[in-house]
Amino acid sequence: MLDINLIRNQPDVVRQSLAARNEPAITLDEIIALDAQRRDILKQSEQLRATRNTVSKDIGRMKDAAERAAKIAEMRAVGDQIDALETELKKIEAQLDELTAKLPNIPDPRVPVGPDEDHNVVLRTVGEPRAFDFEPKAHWDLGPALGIIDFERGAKLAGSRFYVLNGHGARLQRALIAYMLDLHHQQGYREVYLPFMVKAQTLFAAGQLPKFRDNLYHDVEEDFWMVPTAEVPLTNLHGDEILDAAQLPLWYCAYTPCFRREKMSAGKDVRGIKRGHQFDKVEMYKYCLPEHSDEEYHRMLADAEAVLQGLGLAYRVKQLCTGDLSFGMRMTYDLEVWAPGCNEWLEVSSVSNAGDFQARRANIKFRREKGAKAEFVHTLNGSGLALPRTLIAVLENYQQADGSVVVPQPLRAFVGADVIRAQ
RNA sequence: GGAGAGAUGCCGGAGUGGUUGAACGGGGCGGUCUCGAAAACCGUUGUGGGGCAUUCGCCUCACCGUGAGUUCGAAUCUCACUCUCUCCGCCA
Repeated sequence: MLDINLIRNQPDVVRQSLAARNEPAITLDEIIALDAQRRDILKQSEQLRATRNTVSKDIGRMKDAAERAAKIAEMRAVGDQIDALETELKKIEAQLDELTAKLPNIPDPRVPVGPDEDHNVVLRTVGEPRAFDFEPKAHWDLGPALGIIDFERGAKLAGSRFYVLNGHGARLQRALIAYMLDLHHQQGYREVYLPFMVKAQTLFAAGQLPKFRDNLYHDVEEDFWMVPTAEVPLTNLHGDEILDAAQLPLWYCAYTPCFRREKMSAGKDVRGIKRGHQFDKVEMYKYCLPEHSDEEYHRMLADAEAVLQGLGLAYRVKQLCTGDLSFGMRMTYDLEVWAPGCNEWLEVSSVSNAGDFQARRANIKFRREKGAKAEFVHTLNGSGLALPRTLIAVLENYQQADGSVVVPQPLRAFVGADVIRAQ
């Protein structure tokens, strides 16, 4: 959510942001007009209320019955006027909320301007993609051959975009989750276990609703929504709270499954385990002071990179341009890991700074000292990392000519094997 | 799933239609006292919106779980919902 004062006082800043984000369809004129109307009506209705409050108190003290009856009749009329204004006000506020809820966050000035993902900028590549002396296989061949990924049975159970991980495949994924959580714990993040289903308000506060409604699974009977990322419950963990400045920053990490309908990606990436309706992810999340958010943000990026470095995987850091930036974020770095079998860079992490955008929606504030005015915190989130794609990278990068897969050193204790062979 | 009880400010807890934004106690903060501290005493202590001033600030409206309603006037009455607790049932 943007500050209405920003829209009111510096509409050009917002207009520039919309242009940079390639959102020419959204305009501010209606919002600005509604905002003016709202304040006008509010003023009228408050004046009437003030009158009614004073007179009502007088009525309570009145002895003269005739005078009393006259005042009551008078105030009844005032009450009717207030009701009429209130009805009008609610209508306007509903329209205003609907429109402002659709305004995306303002990009950080350092974000390169560009209309779409083709204008993202690769900042650096870390590590050398492994050179193979044989033709590396894609995981969709490697996995079934090893008996660790079962696409047929996944489809039998749940349909397309589902799969079963078997034996060492399941163990390898669990090893990755445990390794990531342990690493983040060492880095200083507090691990939390979260609800995987949440209320609509929780999704709204994280910026998923109303915009991404079509990408979410929803239980109509109980009105539960399946989380598309742990970022959603993590954002609301401190929703409607005023924190002490001394408590900040708060660093959290969590493992959750993520559920996505992938309506927007119909027909895309159907092969393999790259894009499923259900996938696992370890997420990092921070609440911090506004003046520290940039520093905390880059530290989080380093923490996500450490996961890939620990696994010995080559990756690159990409900065998203304004047009590819997601709705609620000011700045985003993607981490992409090299997958030699698929022959592409796979996005395994998105590290973003939301500024105070999510904090406004979720109403998360802090106070610098006793009696000081409450201010909005900044929130940061980053995957650390998305599981199926990291699993792909491990399988494809650590494969050997005979089709077996060497287990990276830090995962061996969890997997209980040094090499995964056909089972 | 059934029966009952409850939801008030940082916390505990009063308040059943009018001068209550809210008694009282605790905690916090400021002060007096003190070499310092404790005790005692005094003061203070919510959020959001709008307007004026834009330098301390001032005025006003709303908020006592949430949403509707009754009323000149609601924390207080009515209805619905949510959550918490207790007991019973069921269950991994």
